Amino acid sequence: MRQSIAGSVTLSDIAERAQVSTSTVSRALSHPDRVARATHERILRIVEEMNYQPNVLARGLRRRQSMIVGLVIADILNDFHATIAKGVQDAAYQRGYTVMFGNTDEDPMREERFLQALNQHRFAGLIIVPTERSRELLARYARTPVVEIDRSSGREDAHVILADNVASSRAVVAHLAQLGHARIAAVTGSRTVTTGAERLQGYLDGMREAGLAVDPGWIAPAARHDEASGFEAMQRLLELPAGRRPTAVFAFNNQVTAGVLRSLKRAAIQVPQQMSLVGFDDSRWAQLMTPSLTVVAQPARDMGYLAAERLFSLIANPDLPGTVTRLATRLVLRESTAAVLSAAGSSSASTVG
Amino acid sequence: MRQSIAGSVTLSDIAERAQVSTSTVSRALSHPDRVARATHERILRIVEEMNYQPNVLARGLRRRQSMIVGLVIADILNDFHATIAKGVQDAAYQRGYTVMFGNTDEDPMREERFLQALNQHRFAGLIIVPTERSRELLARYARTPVVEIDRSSGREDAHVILADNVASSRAVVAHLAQLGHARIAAVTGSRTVTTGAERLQGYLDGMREAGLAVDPGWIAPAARHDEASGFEAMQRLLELPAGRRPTAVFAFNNQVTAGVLRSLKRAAIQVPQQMSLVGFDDSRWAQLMTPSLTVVAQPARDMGYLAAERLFSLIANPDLPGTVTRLATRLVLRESTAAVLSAAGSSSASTVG
DNA sequence: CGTCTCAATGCAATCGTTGTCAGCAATTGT
DNA sequence: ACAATTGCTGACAACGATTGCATTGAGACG
Repeated sequence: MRQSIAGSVTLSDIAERAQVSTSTVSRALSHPDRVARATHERILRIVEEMNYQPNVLARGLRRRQSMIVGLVIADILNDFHATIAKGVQDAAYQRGYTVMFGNTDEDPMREERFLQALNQHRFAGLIIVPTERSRELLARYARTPVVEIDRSSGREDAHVILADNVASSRAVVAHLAQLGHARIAAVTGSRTVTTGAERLQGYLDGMREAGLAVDPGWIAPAARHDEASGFEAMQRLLELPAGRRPTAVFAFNNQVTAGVLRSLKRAAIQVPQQMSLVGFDDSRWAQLMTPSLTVVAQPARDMGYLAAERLFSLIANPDLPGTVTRLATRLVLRESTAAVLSAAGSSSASTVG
Repeated sequence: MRQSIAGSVTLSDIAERAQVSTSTVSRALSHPDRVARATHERILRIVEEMNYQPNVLARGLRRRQSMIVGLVIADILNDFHATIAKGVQDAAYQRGYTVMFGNTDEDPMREERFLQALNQHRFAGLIIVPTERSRELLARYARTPVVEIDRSSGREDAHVILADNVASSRAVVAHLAQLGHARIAAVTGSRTVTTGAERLQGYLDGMREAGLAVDPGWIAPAARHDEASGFEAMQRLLELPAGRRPTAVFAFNNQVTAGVLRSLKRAAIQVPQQMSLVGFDDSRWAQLMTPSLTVVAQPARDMGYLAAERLFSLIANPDLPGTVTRLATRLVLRESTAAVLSAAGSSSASTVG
């Protein structure tokens, strides 16, 4: 049997073949219980035979809503974001939704234009890794279901899927402290995003719990979430006088970790012998590096999947009260962390301080 | 001024405010030259004021075509594919098109379902990294513009954007030969995809040009395009008797390179001292590894951008004859390749062979 | 001055689907 | 046997934009 040419078969073609009205065909497909069993089966058979594919444009127009959900992330080249995207797509796929990705590169203009495009498609809902601008942007789509992921925009009654950042950071510090490190630095991300603030909080909590004092110089903020900022931040740490120089570094996200690595590589500092390193976000390459990286692994795919599931509940029932879900992370121990060198070695230069 | 609620303003709202018919408003927006200048300006002002956003569902329904282009790739987690996606999206963004990504994981079922979803959206065109199944699948959408990228499906009169794989491989072999390597192995991808075949051809050409004999055992096919296959292939190479064991390996894509690395790491073989390594596809982490990787860098973003541009020409003029565009690659020399050890070192164990 | 042309605009049909309403036949209750 | 109910179905009017055709009025020209 010849496959029909793409997209040419319509409801009324089916209706004609089945000797019923288009209404009945439509019902047979969307409300099977409102159609006689025999009719239903006959129609389904013909639909199959003619390879009918509903025109979602017409459907969306009529229903005033499409089966499209938007996903706004900063950078699809970032493993963490890409994995979230996969999780979202897997969930959407099962429910028959289509995902539209928007790569904003942290640029509010692009974010705005993408939201407009989505709006033109009468999208059903949105999953977003919010930036500072997002809150204001989202206000325009107040009636649309939104799930935030990774960070929180601070919108009231929002639905948010987060990693347990505080606990993660505490675990990292505990691990390093146990290895004998006392001078532990943090290369933080932007403090204005909740993720950065929480991770910093966890770091401070962890230090306190380990009974370690925090030198303000050890907190090196990376201006942006990119490799260059990480590089600069680590450079600043390396300029500290020997007695204050950290023996371990905790980098708050994968981009920044890359920058830190480059800085260490350039300064010919051996990891972990001269400097222990812990990163946020796992990835294929973190395992393959030499040394392989000790990292906090976030359940990115699950976060994406959960966010999508939450979004679908929200689409079905828009009045659900806001929720915040926190997922546990896993500290994956690899080769980039090791016991601190003997106190002699590290204190020999501390006469400077 | 209050922003209107998302999506509620329609053509007739504008028409009413401007004291004209909806036809005129529509024309003012899509065919400005068919409307009096004064009317045009007045309408545009009102459109602006009321924040009108066209309903693309209605438009698509009427025009029987949407402003959506599909992009089918195997794995968004693969840097090469993700970069292509970015290029495509950048080009689409400028033209007002929306991109729908399909992650197939090389699964024909997923590919088929994604094409169906696109079809239901009356997509305007498709960019695809074809698999073996694609040719057959695409036959159903004969009237739809398609651009193939990275590989060729073998469809007649197809539009294809490729990297110059043969030349790339030859350059790799020449580089290794110049470093004194004679036993150069190739961890190939699937030979049934054109990319794999071409890279293999380039390897063979390169060896011939360098005056080097090829031991069939040096050609280690990776069953699939994934890390595990690369690992296994490298394991097989390492089992070769010392006299036949390669001193350099050329891995045909980035996934496979990862597997090769893992295998080498497990066998505690030093790169590049004991084994030189060249990979295909550059990425952020290839630069940060220790040693950093010598690779063939494909212009992935440009490939995506070009593919999209080609697609738009094709949408405007579907009868353009097929074209094949080949882009040059760049061999990026880094730390993973080095001169071969002295003949003594490598032949000392060759008594076994 | 009458007719012809042409630019500008309006009218109305249409794209394919959905949902409301009403109608019809068969079944049930009395 | 008749009314009430129930189960299916069809007719029809949207949804919002586009577009071929008809209409209008102003200016050109004989």
